[in-house]
Amino acid sequence: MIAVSNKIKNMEEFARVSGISRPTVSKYFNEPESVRPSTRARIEEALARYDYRPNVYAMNQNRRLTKNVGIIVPYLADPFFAEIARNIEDACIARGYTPMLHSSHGDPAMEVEILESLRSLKPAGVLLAPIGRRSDRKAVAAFAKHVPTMLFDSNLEGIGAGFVGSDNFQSVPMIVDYLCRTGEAPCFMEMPPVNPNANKRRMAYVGAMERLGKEPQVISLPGDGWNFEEVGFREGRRILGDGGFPSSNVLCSNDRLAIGLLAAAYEAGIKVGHGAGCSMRIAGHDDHPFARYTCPSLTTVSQDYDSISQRSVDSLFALVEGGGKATSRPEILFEGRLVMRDSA
Amino acid sequence: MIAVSNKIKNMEEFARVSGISRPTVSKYFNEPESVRPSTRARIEEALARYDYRPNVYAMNQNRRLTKNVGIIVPYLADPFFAEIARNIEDACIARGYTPMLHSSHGDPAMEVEILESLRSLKPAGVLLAPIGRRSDRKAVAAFAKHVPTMLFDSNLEGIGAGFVGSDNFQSVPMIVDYLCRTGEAPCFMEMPPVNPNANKRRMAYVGAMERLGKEPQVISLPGDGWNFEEVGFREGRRILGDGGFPSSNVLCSNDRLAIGLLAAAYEAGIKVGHGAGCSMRIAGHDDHPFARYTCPSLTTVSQDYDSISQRSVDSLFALVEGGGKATSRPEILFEGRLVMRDSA
DNA sequence: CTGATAAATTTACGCGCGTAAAATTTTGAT
DNA sequence: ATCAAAATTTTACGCGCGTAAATTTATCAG
Repeated sequence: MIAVSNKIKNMEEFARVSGISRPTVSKYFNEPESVRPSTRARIEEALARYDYRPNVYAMNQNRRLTKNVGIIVPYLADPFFAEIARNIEDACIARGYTPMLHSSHGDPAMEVEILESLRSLKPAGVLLAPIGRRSDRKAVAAFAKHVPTMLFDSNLEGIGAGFVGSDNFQSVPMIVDYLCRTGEAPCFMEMPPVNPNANKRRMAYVGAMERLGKEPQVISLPGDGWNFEEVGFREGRRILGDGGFPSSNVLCSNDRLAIGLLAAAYEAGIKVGHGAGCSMRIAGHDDHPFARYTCPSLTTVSQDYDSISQRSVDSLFALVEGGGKATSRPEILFEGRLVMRDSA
Repeated sequence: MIAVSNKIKNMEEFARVSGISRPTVSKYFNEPESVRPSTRARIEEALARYDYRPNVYAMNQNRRLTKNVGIIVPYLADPFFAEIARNIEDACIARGYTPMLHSSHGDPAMEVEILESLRSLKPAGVLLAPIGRRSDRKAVAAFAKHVPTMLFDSNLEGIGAGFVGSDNFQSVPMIVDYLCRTGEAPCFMEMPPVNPNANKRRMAYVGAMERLGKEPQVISLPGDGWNFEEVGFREGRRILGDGGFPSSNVLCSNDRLAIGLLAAAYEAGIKVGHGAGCSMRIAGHDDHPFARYTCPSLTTVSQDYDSISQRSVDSLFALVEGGGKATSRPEILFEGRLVMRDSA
């Protein structure tokens, strides 16, 4: 970019120096493909010589819809969501939209606040991973009625234009099968039921066990926060010191819980794994970014990050560019993949 | 909020229903304290009856500076940054500003892109944790000349209005002292030098060892990415299988590296800790959110998250509300605190 | 009650761009 | 070269609000 002393202050001026009329320039910025190639070339040449960017605020003031996309995750300090958010951001940028990332920090009130502040930004659409059970359903539903909203990770039945997530009824039975096949039938340590995935995974576990003719054994942990490691550690320690788990094989409803439990087992001097001398096996769910660096490395089910984020974005833009009116409400589920490591 | 059929569409209309003139209402929204209490009460009463929010875009168009604050971290999938970002967000909101969170994803080009897009948002200020060594210093410096910018976590000398971070020359000697006092003099496993902290910590280690009359032993790891766990694991495994570390006591330049090394040690069947039967000690730096759930739990130095984020925000707003012109460029360093756990 | 001062109102203009409608030019095929 | 269709230009208006200047009103001490 060649520095030029003449600062361009508005589109009028930029149109002048590029020899194109302002309305056409405006059209270019809203949709570069909508102007003749020769015109586009001239504009882009001028763009290279003078560095001009349209005023974001003036631009969006008279637009019914902006090119902004809201992304909301329940808990950004969880690397799982950080990773998904990154994927989604990239996909939005690739489509010429501006992602705006927000975290609810596990707080339903903040979730609503974010939605309200987002509403006044006139976003083209929103990708929302709801907090879940404690979400203000009415507020979210009201928002989604006005703004095209795709849910991901955690479903709120009937709300939004659709849902993209993992198929817990495929992934959980898969790892239950694996665990049963290779050892004692597992018990299930369940995360606090912050969202529907918690319940679905429990149900999937129970169903899978029954199909195998085994007795399901569910251990429900108290709490309503997102500090799963701590819950897993604290409750794991308590149970281990209190007679132990009903099975030597423990399936945790997510990896963060398993990370906590692994720490508790380690502290108790229990050797975890499927090798010789191991007295306990622990498995998780999600393939958390750190799951391969636990001790021992964590056997788990991977969620298909790429597909989930890609598909959420695709669905949203199909909706947005189709005028915002969806006929059905698709629920798209991706299958998990068994990730066999050392812990089970 | 009582629903009202009459939708308020602009400030004109809202001013009418609240019985206050539009300019005064405008003044209220920009600074509620700047209008008479009785007036404020009437406005807020109307605000409760009719739900109206000023149009963000029209609002910011004619403002030289907005109430937006940019927050940029190098790598959001690192819970350390996610936590700091959360603190900073909260502090901004508490002051009536709108935080806009961005992650460079370890990519210098994206760092610049974010800055450029931020520039057109006319933010009141920016809080930047730079990528570090690979940052485009010129671009960042140019940006910081136009927009009040506070650096945190990682310093770029001379750039921005100031820096807030940890005092590596206090924290590292502190843990070196502890390790020496309680066992063999540690060697130092160094993260890829992605930012100045890497170098400072090495220098601090060397200085501390020399003062204690010990021979410093630095192990530098290759790489320029942010996947520290992987580096720590891969290189740790290599070194352990290749004659081992020069000391049974390994100080890692950050926790994520230590997490990788712990995994490598576990895999190699090496018992880590300061207890009986342990043949190796591993310590980290930062007090990463997961450090207490490693196996064994990680002895480390905590960074003072709260103070760092609070002070960054305070400094930025002192600058912003002081007109944007700073005379000096303070470098504020907070002390670390020794967190003794089981790994060393 | 008076006067000084602070606050609110009235009036008026402009910001930078979206966008509609009509006139004009360019394009690409005949 | 001819002509219809597509793209561009001209012209013109409005969005919702910030903000300045002049005027009016409210406030409070004396």
